[in-house]
Amino acid sequence: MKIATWNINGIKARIDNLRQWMSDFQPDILCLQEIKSVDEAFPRLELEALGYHVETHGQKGFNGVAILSRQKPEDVIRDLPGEDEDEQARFIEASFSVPSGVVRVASIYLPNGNPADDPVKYPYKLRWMERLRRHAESRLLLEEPLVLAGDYNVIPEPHDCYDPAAWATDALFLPRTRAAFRAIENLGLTDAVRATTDATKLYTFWDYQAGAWQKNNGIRIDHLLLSPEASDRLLSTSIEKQVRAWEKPSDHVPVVGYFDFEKR
DNA sequence: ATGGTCGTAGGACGA
Repeated sequence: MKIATWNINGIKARIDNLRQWMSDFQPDILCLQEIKSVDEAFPRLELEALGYHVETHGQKGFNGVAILSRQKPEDVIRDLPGEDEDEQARFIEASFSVPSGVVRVASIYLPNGNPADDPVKYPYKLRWMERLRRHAESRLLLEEPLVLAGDYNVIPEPHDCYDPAAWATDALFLPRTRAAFRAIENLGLTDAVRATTDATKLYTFWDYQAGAWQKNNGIRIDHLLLSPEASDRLLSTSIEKQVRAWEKPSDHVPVVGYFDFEKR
């Protein structure tokens, strides 16, 4: 089973790229971020025509997440618990039947947090990360395969970044950001890409500006975090880097985990 | 080389 995450940076501008990649790659479950669309304007019919169920959590203009799946999802949840006043659409979660039981998958768009000295934005990012940590803690009690997939806006380690010095004061790489990410991992979650390769200079995002793609000035900020039950069934991962060279690309590329959820 | 790129929406802002 192929479970993928992709920040598409606007569904309206990316629908052709999205359909092309889905037709080529045939993901079983695809988590999207930054759909930048209200639910009513999301091109549901075009994606259903490819054979996918569509669950969205959109908002006007910014943010917005979705889960596309071959199978019909169950237990769809549309908000990260812990802050009732939060109106930003950054979280959707669903569960799916598999031969060995169930797999639960979340599509996460973690706040960017810049500028890091902003009195609102960076504290919101840290609060959101603590809410995610608590939610993950509660989900881990279920002892089920769990895949927390998305744009974390976190560069975990210096080698996940082309120039660590250039990112030293950025909200994606500050020590407090990295510590909050480790606190989530330290619950017992596995970074799927790191678990399946020793390669360095693996990136999932290249800025549109300053020829970042051409110079390979990238960062690794899109992650699949796995519960032990999901990690046990992980076979390999793929970063679909070729997609960044297509016409009208997103600044992020898909990240994929391959799993075996057949019975033992 | 002191700028530079996108997307949404239809202006200003987020990344």
